[in-house]
Amino acid sequence: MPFDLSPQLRATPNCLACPVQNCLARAENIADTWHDMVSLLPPQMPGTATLMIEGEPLQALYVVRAGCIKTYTLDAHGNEHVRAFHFPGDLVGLDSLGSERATASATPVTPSQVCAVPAAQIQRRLADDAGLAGHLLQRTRRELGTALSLSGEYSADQRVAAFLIHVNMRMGGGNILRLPMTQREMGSYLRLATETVCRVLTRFEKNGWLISLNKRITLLDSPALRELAEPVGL
Amino acid sequence: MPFDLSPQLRATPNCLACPVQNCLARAENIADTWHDMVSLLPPQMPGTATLMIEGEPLQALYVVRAGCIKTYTLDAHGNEHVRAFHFPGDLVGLDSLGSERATASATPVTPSQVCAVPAAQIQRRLADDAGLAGHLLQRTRRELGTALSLSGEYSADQRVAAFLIHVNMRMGGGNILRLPMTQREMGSYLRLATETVCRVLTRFEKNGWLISLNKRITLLDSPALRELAEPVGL
DNA sequence: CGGTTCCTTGAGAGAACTCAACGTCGGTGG
DNA sequence: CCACCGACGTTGAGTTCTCTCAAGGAACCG
Repeated sequence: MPFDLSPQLRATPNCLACPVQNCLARAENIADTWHDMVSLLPPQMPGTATLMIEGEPLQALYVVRAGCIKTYTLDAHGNEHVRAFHFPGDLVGLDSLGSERATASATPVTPSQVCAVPAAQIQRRLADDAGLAGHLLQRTRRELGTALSLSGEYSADQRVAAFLIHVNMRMGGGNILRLPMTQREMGSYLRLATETVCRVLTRFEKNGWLISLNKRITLLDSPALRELAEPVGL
Repeated sequence: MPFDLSPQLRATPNCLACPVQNCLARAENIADTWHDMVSLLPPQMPGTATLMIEGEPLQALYVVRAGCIKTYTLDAHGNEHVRAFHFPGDLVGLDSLGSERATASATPVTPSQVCAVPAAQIQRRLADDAGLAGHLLQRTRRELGTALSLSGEYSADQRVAAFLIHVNMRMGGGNILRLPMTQREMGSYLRLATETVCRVLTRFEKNGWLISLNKRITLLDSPALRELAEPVGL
């Protein structure tokens, strides 16, 4: 794996070598002055992996540099509900920005790197920097769009197809797709039982549209998936 | 009805007499210089009622001054899917802001008044006005929050309860609630068949939680509804 | 008053869920 | 290196919630 696996390693971001396009930090000249780069492992390594916790004060926003971060909430029964997956270039914590406290928790689903931008600094600059505010507005708008898309009423097949197409696009777009998240997480995000996710994937496989092995999806007929997914948008 | 019913009547906004709190236009000194006030009837009056059309160039944002505006999209079969209801003080068109074209259509569900703020002016000022950008960011964030809340996996009863509580709050909060929208629109928004919405309401009525007559809801036990709605958030 | 559109209620169908059992994978430690 | 373990993935059977289809009644508008 191309990631530095040591937990909670802090380093200068080295933005010049960063693979991320359209990075908030670089675009808004936050680079090298405001933020730290952090490498993260999925939870099971004690404690270190949580970027923010629902209800706790918001420490920072995070630009994903590598890997995949999920945001989620816990319901009254302690069940996890995934709100979003964030890929390189995405900003984690936008929906918490104005509030004192985070409205969701965030944690990596694969080994990841993020750049942490202190929330206090963002808030301070928001007051008199139109560029930064406009930039954040753009991204929030886009998140709103995908949230609205996904909140529509679609079949399990449509949801899964749309998800695969979308993740594939976000991860390079080849014919082989390595899903960073488990089927449980995928189902939580799409509001489907894990069994349903699994059944849909086997159905797709029987249709000859893909091959699903572990978390490796080989796309055989992405046009078919794309057509199925089309109404969802995402 | 307390509204001026003449369609497409344009007038000076007269912001000083406006009942709307936290108005974008007043807060950002757009008042009286940039925008027009428009009175609207629900569609059936030819043409005049549509504020924006999905896919068409975005002319303006609208601050709701009175009444209720819905935004919606049409799927491939021409079915309407309600994305949001906007009440006095709300801003219509936020999710379309950065794009050239509107991502949803908007139309009143009851006789309404809106203040139109030309999109071009907004875009222009966004580039160098931190206050305006921050303001819009705040509102977009909030919309994102409710969209994420509603996109969770909830029962029909939970959805309807949450909706009633929310609308009641937005419309004054008394024990008598006059719903501006039809059950069809409500169902479209909550992703429920109209028959389901109806059945839920009769169920609530049998529980003694409310009385539903036409579009007038009399709340008898809002704590019960609130408890049911609690997981949804909205 | 006619004609819509909306609301209401019933019966049946279907998509997705739950429950349960089993197979598989990957990491850990003997 | 292999055995073990927990989490993940797979598959089946039965259930449930919501939808669809259908029909009648109520409200609203011209």
